[in-house]
Amino acid sequence: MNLKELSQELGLSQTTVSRALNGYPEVSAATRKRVEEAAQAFNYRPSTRAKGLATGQALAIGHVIPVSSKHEMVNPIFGDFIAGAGETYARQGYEMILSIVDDDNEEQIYRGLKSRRAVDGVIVHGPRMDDDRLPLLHELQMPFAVHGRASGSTTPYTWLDVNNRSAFERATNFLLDLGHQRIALINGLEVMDFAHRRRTGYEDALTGRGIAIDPALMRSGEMTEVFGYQTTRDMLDQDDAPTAIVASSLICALGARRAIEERGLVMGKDVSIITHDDALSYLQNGDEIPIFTATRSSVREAGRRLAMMLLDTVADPGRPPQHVLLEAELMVGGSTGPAPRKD
Amino acid sequence: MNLKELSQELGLSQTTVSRALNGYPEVSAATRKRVEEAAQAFNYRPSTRAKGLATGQALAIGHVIPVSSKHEMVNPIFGDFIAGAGETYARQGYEMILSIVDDDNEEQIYRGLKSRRAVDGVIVHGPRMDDDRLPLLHELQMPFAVHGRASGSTTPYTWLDVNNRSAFERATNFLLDLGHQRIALINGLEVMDFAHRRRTGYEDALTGRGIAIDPALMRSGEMTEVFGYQTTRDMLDQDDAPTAIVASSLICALGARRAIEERGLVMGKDVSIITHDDALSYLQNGDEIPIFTATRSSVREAGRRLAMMLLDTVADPGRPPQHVLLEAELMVGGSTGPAPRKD
DNA sequence: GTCCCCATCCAAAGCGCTTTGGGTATGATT
DNA sequence: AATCATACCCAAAGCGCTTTGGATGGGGAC
Repeated sequence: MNLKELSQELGLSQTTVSRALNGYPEVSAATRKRVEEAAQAFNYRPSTRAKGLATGQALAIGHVIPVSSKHEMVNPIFGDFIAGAGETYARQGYEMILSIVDDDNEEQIYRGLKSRRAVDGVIVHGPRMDDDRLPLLHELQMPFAVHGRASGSTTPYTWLDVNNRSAFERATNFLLDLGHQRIALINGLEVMDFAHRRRTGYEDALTGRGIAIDPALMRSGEMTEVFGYQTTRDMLDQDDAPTAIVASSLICALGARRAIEERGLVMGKDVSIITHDDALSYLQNGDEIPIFTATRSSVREAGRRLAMMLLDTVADPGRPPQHVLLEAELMVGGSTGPAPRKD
Repeated sequence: MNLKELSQELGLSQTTVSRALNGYPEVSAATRKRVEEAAQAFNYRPSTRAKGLATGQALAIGHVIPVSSKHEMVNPIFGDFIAGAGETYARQGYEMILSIVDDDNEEQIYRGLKSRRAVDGVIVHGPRMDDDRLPLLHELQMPFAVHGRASGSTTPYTWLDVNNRSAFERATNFLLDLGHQRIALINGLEVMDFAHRRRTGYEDALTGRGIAIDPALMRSGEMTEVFGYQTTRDMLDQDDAPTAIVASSLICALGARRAIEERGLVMGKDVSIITHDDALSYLQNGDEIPIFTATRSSVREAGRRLAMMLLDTVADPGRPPQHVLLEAELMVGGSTGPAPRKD
């Protein structure tokens, strides 16, 4: 069923039917009702493509997911973020278009999306330090919104981010307050902007208490369980091993716990762990009482909100860039305790 | 830059330019070369929408991701599957359109995709027993391919699945061979088709050795870490507690290990675990030697292949449904060992 | 009765592409 | 020289929608 057929069925012109369906005022209430009921009955929905052609809009938002070609790693938070964003799109009548792309030919993808007019805007995932994508998108005049921030960008842009710096500063201070002095940081890849900010928060806290920063206690890499395990194991092997760990993700923290328990040590007693928790639906941090003490911020909620911010930008390209900085909440769980006494 | 402008730039008709770009024979090699170079230079790409309108194709595949409204749970394998499928689409010039939808109004979404002509076909995720979606898609005449199978479907359809039954039978037999008699099953939700098949495999193995099936050792639920932990803890509390566990996912298995170690027991000695491993990129089962003994099958590879199967169907709707049944490989890791002697 | 103004509705153009159904040389064939 | 393929190219229609720029008719004001 298309517009033409529907209008014939109703004995009206395509114009009138279109206007009735799109809420234009030049249609009597009676006619509108009749049209809407017929559309319902015949299950008529305008073709997105034809509508897009006619209006010049795509009614779609692109998500370009970089998959690091080296590690073949799909960011685990991606599913939840997308779920959040998807809710917003569904409500607003937009489609979500996904492009999976290994990070060396991302530029092609963005240019393609632009020249094919496939989307009205894009969400930038996993911003890196001095991210190339922002100037590119500016150049392409493609509306975009960033999940996170990209330090080093000269022009303003719309973003939503967790206050990673303050979260990690707070986490580190929490451990310091418990008397820990040797605190390790298991962080994401250093090219990632969030990792940089987290490290800054961690360092600020230490420096604030006059504790020297020890590179031997800082590791960064792809945040997998294995990475958390290996780095923890290695650091516990060092002399002057850490008594506490700040981890960048729950998955890493699980790995860290494994290393700790493998040694026969007890988490929260011999070694404390505090982690950032993205509140992923399939990886909840315990039930009632959290397993891990954590700084927490829902990535799904971030998806919902950032998608809406982008749609606002698309609707009114002239509006100034919007920013949202979410503060993570600190949840105290069973993975932290006072620093063990030295004997 | 659009076709018209490009053709003017070249002093050719739109027809010729279009044909040159689409590989039709009625164009001289010289002209084609000239056109292609110009297209490159001006970064011209035909508008997907216009092309779709003209050809009647959408050049897009839909993925409808059900999010159980009760649990707000996004399937963790989804990211990797999508990444695999995305590779295929990129290679074949298709877009991937994602709809996140809570599972009670899925039907609306499919009808919408159809009547809006938004996609050429869909991938069905997470098939359930007697899944409503298959008859619906048949009725809508929408090409589709299923990741998994839906027992109870009367009409044939294209699917790709892991042989869940044989994988779990093998896993259970492996434990039986180690002398375990009390073997628990931590399974996915029973409405899910895969969970049903896994249970069948598990039960077949037990029955094959003349061991009675004990409902007290079988649990099913959303496969989270917490679920794995709680069920394991509860079952270890029972008298005549299990000495081995078959788990449906690595995430569950992590929870199970937590419960085991919390009790001061040792995994692989006091209690053995064998799990199914979807080879998720962010949750690898150890490094060199697997942590968990596991039946393994890459969900990303599944995505790649199933996407291709669907595209084949779209290209030739008349072709008979295709089936691929993958056999999981059994990888022996450190989580299994001989059954502890009874004292 | 005439005029004007709304309220309704419509015909047709246009969005950017593909594809049908030709047209025009050019060179070979008779 | 007339004919015929062949190679190459083009004008225009059509995909399903929105939107511009009227047309029509009925009711109120005068």
